[in-house]
Amino acid sequence: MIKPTEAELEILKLLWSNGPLSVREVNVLINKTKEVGYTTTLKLMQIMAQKGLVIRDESARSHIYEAGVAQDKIQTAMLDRLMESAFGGSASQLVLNALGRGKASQKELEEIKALIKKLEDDNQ
Amino acid sequence: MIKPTEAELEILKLLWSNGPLSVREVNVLINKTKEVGYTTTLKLMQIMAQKGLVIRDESARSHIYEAGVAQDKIQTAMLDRLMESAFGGSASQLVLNALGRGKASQKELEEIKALIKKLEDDNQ
DNA sequence: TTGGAAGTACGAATTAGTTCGTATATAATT
DNA sequence: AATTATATACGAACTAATTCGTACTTCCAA
Repeated sequence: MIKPTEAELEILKLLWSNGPLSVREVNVLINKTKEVGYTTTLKLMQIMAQKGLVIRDESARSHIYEAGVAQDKIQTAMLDRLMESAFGGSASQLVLNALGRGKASQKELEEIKALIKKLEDDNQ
Repeated sequence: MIKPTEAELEILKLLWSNGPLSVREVNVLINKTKEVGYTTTLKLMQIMAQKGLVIRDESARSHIYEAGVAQDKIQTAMLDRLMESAFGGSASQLVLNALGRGKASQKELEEIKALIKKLEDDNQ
């Protein structure tokens, strides 16, 4: 699984939540948080297309890009990497750390409990 | 919180699990998995000392380094970063993803359930 | 007391990622 | 038709991280 760089991930997130976009559109969105030149965004997206991180539709003059990788695949890959590099491969260590500081609401805790129950049932 | 680079994290892990070490010792350990020159390791550890990632004891000719940051602090910081950059800041999304592929044993699931229960009780 | 082994210091090459300027093509406007 | 706006392509500068060579120092053994 390919690892997107920070800048690439930024663009993927925009494509995941907004659907296919032109370079111009992506650049405008990015510039809401930080100033980046148009050609910078263009170059990044060209590189991403080459890597297969995005898919490019060249039929119109203004090319349209969509995400070429599923969000949860990338999330899983990045999580795996972190789990390996910082948590010695232990999912529970990671989860305990993630939960261990009140960042999850009751509703979210319920979701997690439900998943655990499901995992346990499947294991029977 | 300072973010260690990949190479720096590698060294920190060795110091966390083996205690204070000389550059030579760290380099030997690293070379069990990949070939790296001695001065490369030295340079990295010098940089880390400057950043405060490790603490250097210069009293002997061969300097001794120990971790300057706690393992769980770094884990938390890296997890936060990933949560922000890839999971839109949602701890539960991250946890669901981490658990959602049988990498946690029943015993680990029990630990997680116990933590959730504790969190819920604290919230009362 | 000298030569080699083992250490630190540090400049600089290399690599990966990011950023942008410039050239060029195409479309739209006057 | 000429000018202006808006695209893409791409080389190259810049930055951060990694890697190593070389110079120099200190210690110890012959």
